[in-house]
Amino acid sequence: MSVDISKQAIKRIPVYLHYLKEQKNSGAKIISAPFVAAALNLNEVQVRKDFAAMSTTRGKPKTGFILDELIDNMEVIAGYNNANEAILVGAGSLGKALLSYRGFEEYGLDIVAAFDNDEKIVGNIIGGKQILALSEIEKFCKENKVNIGIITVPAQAAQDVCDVLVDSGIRAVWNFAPANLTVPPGILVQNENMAASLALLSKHLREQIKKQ
Amino acid sequence: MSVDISKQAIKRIPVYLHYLKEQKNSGAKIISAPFVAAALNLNEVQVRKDFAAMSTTRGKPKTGFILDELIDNMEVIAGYNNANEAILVGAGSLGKALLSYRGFEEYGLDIVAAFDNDEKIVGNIIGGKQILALSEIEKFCKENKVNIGIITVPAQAAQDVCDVLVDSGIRAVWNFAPANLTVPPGILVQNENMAASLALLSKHLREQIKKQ
DNA sequence: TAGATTGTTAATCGATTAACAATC
DNA sequence: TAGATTGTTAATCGATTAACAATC
Repeated sequence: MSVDISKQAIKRIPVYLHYLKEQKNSGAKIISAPFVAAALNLNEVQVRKDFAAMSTTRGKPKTGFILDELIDNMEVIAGYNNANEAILVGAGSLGKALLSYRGFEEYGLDIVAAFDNDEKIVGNIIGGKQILALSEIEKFCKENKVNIGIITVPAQAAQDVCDVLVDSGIRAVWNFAPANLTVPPGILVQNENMAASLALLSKHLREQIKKQ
Repeated sequence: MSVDISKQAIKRIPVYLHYLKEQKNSGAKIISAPFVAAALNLNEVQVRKDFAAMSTTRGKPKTGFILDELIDNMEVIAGYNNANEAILVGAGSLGKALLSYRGFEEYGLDIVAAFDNDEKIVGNIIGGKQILALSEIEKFCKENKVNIGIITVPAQAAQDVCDVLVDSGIRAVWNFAPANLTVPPGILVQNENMAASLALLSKHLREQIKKQ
């Protein structure tokens, strides 16, 4: 963990963790990089480098890494154990969907409230979370030491919402809008642009169909 | 469009399109790369290169690109106009959320049915889409010429589902499970790994908090 | 010891950014 | 013409992959 870990390597952690836990349940105690690489269809050197960067202890030549230790180390890096509190802004179609999704807790994300500017839905409860007015964001964040803001508003409103979040003391933004957000240094914007994924899928399909 | 367009450039298309359409609505007819770059906070050369690669006609020095043409070209590449039919496998928490989400149509994705192995929910209708049994996937796909499969099952089941989809004639897989899928050549796997995004967010937060 | 696995340095690759000539 | 913008070639950067020595 002393070495710098690349962004791409961190993104692979959930995949590693899932497999390593599976192996642990099967009774394994030790695991080697080439073994994992073969199982996950990844390059051997990549896995070796990732493990070397993520593990607090060195691997043992000829045997590998201690499974429990590796899992612990990765969970710390990926924040699976410490719950991060988040708010969600924009309780439209996508926002509602994410509020109802029960899977984020497993990865250490806890959505504590949602906000929307539509008075008709303010006061409602979706997925057990209350919808509050946009005007209450700053007060809520400061009182509840919220660090993460999830943006699920339309693209044209995304930057304004982002600015409010930053003013409210948010340190990381998870942006689901197809918009390029500008933030001060020190604030992270993580884009989850499903439209971008669809664009790639679509381009691939068009090329595949053209080939025939 | 003659030039090869990089994956990253294609991912930027939704962001470009949103902004270009906004400009069109404001009455603009012509747009230059440096102008867009400034507005979206992107590198000028990057935008210039993207536009050059995506536009069927060349830009005019000193003026720029014809807005309508640029929008059309990008929509074709990103497949906004031709509806791609998709099925979703795994109607659990995340699957239900995506089925209820009304936003994909805008980007040319049409989820026509969902599949699950839980007999208790087979036959239900979520978001207007019927839930069918897993055993019917192949028949359904072949009869309805479905090209895209969306995987929202738990990670340990993802590869099996993927294999079924490939056998059913699917050409592109949108994978929401934190699993590394293996597919034959010619099939695209697009990972939408939200756990990966959360890992990055979490790492950033830990570093920010440590700094103080 | 022999051989598998680790760790590290070098080469490669894709994408971004810089520099600059061509054009309207 | 002068100047802004395009298109293209070269330099840089981050990440992946290859090569190889060190170690148990």
